[in-house]
Amino acid sequence: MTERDTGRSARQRGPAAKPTIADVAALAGVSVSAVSKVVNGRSGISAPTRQRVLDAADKLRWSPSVTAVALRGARTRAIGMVAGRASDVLATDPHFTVLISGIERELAPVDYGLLLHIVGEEPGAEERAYRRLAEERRVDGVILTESRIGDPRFELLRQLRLPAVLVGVPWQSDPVVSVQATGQEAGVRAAVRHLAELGHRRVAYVSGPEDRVHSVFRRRVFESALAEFGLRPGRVIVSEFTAQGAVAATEELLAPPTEERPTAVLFANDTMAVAAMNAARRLGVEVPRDLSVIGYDDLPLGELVYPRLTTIGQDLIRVGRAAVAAMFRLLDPDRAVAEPPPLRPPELVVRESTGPATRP
Amino acid sequence: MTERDTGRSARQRGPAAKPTIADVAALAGVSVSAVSKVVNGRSGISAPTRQRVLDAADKLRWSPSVTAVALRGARTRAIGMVAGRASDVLATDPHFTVLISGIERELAPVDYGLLLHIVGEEPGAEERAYRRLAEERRVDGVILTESRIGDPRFELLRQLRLPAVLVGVPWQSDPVVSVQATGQEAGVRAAVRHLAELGHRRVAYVSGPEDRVHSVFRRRVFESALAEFGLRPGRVIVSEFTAQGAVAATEELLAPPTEERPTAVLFANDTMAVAAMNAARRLGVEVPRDLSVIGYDDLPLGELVYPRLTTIGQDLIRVGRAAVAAMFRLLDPDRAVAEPPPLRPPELVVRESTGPATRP
DNA sequence: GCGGATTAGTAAAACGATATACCTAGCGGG
DNA sequence: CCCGCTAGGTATATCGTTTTACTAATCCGC
Repeated sequence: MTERDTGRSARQRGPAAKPTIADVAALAGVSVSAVSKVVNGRSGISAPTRQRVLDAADKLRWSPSVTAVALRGARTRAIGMVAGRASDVLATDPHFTVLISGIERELAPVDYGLLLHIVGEEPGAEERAYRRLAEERRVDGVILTESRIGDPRFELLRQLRLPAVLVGVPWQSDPVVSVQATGQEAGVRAAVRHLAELGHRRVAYVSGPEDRVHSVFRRRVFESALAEFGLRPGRVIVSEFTAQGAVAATEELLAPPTEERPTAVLFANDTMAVAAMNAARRLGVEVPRDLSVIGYDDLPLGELVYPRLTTIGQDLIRVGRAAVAAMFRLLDPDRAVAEPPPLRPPELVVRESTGPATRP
Repeated sequence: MTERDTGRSARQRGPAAKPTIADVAALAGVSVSAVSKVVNGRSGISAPTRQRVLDAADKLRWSPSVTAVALRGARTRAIGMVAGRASDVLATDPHFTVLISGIERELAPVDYGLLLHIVGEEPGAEERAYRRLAEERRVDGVILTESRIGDPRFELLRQLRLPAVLVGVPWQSDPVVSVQATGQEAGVRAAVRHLAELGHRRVAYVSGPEDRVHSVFRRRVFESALAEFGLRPGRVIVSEFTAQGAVAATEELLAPPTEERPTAVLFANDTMAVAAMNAARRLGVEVPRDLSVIGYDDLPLGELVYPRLTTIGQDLIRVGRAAVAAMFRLLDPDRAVAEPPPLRPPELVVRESTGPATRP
């Protein structure tokens, strides 16, 4: 008796109401479970029936309710991202935004959403956010950035059984799927080489906070590259990822005695480098004549400033896209997702903020 | 028979499973419905019972499953935002990011999430995104930006019964709750006045696309302010909100004959203004000596460039927060949310990119 | 031509909450 | 003494899916 009334036809509800699986089943003249099997690709439905169901779904413009599916414990069609930074830092550094753009670019075509949680830096806030995300099944997985040394998030996420993809350099033992170009060291190494070739002998590095894995990683690369290209060990200043931090670091580096000033400085990101160029100019130090400056990230900002910024470029948009691809593979290992092209290692983009050393 | 087994106690499921309302009910020795009444503040539960339930919920660290509640048709504890821009534009202009930071600042403390959908500019993409959001009850409401002339989104959202808050200037008849400072015209007016006082006589305006309500609004203010301060009508160039657009506009404005060049230009946003300063410099025009430049938004970027940017500041963080406050009032008119302090009108922030006119 | 394995499909029980309808005890009024 | 009302609950249908268990029909080998 397939024509039996399902007891809940569309006309009994508001006209704007979304059609349900029952409506589709009624129209196709099959049971609700048959429809479910069809849309989930389960076996046990003949080709003609399958086609009838598909047609009916199409005609009613029906798609399964994400909420109901989520309640059942299956996919929520959303990916989470928790940023554990004060929100104003986020606003200043476009790094995140670019990454998010890349992520969205991959998410949008398949109708996935990005659930963003910006929590402050208070201890426990981040953990709470992940717990909620997991317990409430709001997302299928999370994308993390900026692995910290001894990062507790991975263990937490494992406990919560929340699939996670890390963007960037993982800590030695982080048990996590991570997305990054091979040859991460290429960028900083090329930068040091570039400076060495320009005749610079005193090169400094302004690093980010040293609890970040990538801060430490890049610093190490910096130090070994100096040695490799025959330069003396350079000064390293650890700073916050802020313009203020960069300004303070610059002032420290440019303080007398003049002959100990570095002639070139690498910064942990573009925002810092740009802020530093300004600070230098205010101190009467001209870039690149008196000081060469190199940033990291190759954000659009670098093209907008004067002099245009020489920087180490990584294709953050592509990194974001790769992260999503990795997430999808993690969520559904069977469905063969097209393997994305490998990420290109970071490379030096030479613009105007570096020039020949004018002092020994 | 309150001790009756609920048939689904915690120990029967995985140890990491979230407790359900049934677990709480069992622990408190009441029915499931009693717990529901307590957490939803309905009447019919005595004070001692209520306390027992609250204690039990606390002990089990239980909170209602958002998914289940959403399926029932109540709150989802998430706000949506659909950005109908190509994702790379989003990445370049931090305007959105700052706004989102403000929104999150208000959302995070009450455990609301922000569901971001960045869709391309193809026609219909945005509409589809809103439909999905509404049909699938993924969000309680949406925050919109950049009202367009004859904007179809508001009618759509009304049909979908999706509460909406608009950030910025609404079109005359847009039936929507909007958040903006009173006295929007103050910014551009102050900028023109500032330039007039510096002796500028030929002032140009580089506007954004004219389908945006705020583009047209600001342009009108610009034109009437010129008249008000005794200046001749100035050239207006309509451009995309991109660095490239700004560069092209600048080249057009600075083209010979030299004596017709404007001595000051206002831009629709900071990114454009900064790009323009660079373009001018490449043409041998020095800012502010030969050309004064004013931006709009007062993004952190303005402090980082040289010369530091004079701009029209609006507190986007606060605007974002106000939008969320308005949304909460819309969702729950009864619960008296503390009325936020009124938004301050945009005001001129004078830095280094404006100076006295050196040509008549 | 018959038993056992497939195939194609259905009915019904979850998932976790909320709301409606119902129940019971106690109390006051006529 | 009985009726009706209220306070304080409880049982159950519902939201829209997926999944498990089940049934009916067909096919295959012997």
